[in-house]
Amino acid sequence: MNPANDKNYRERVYEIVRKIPPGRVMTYGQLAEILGEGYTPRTVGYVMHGADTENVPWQRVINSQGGCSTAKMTMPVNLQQGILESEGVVFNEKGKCALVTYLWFPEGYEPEEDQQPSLLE
DNA sequence: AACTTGACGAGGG
DNA sequence: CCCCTCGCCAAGT
Repeated sequence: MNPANDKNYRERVYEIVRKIPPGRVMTYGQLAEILGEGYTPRTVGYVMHGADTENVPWQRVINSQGGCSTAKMTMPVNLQQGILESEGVVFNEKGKCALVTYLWFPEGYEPEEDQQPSLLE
């Protein structure tokens, strides 16, 4: 697909993000992998930056380390982390949450037993 | 058309 | 654990 003129390029990302349940998260890389060709973690981040905060639970997309990449932008208080915490996600003192606990996989993309994220806490 | 900039991520030191 | 490099690709200059 030709990303350049495809308005749905962004919509394809939001479509999945809207399905993430409260209190659960997905990573940029995870979304890129599911979307496939033309998408990379970086472009997914770019798309999320322009997300309609009213209709997309943008706060549920974090980086592969379990932290919020918006930390520097919302200084001194990280808005994203705050919202996630209000949804029940617990972050440690370094601003990381346990992906093993909160990572969410869309139907049909559940990980294999042996490749579960082995991260944090 | 060339160059730069990211809400990224894997790999190496 | 921290820091750096490099690949990635849409957008803006």
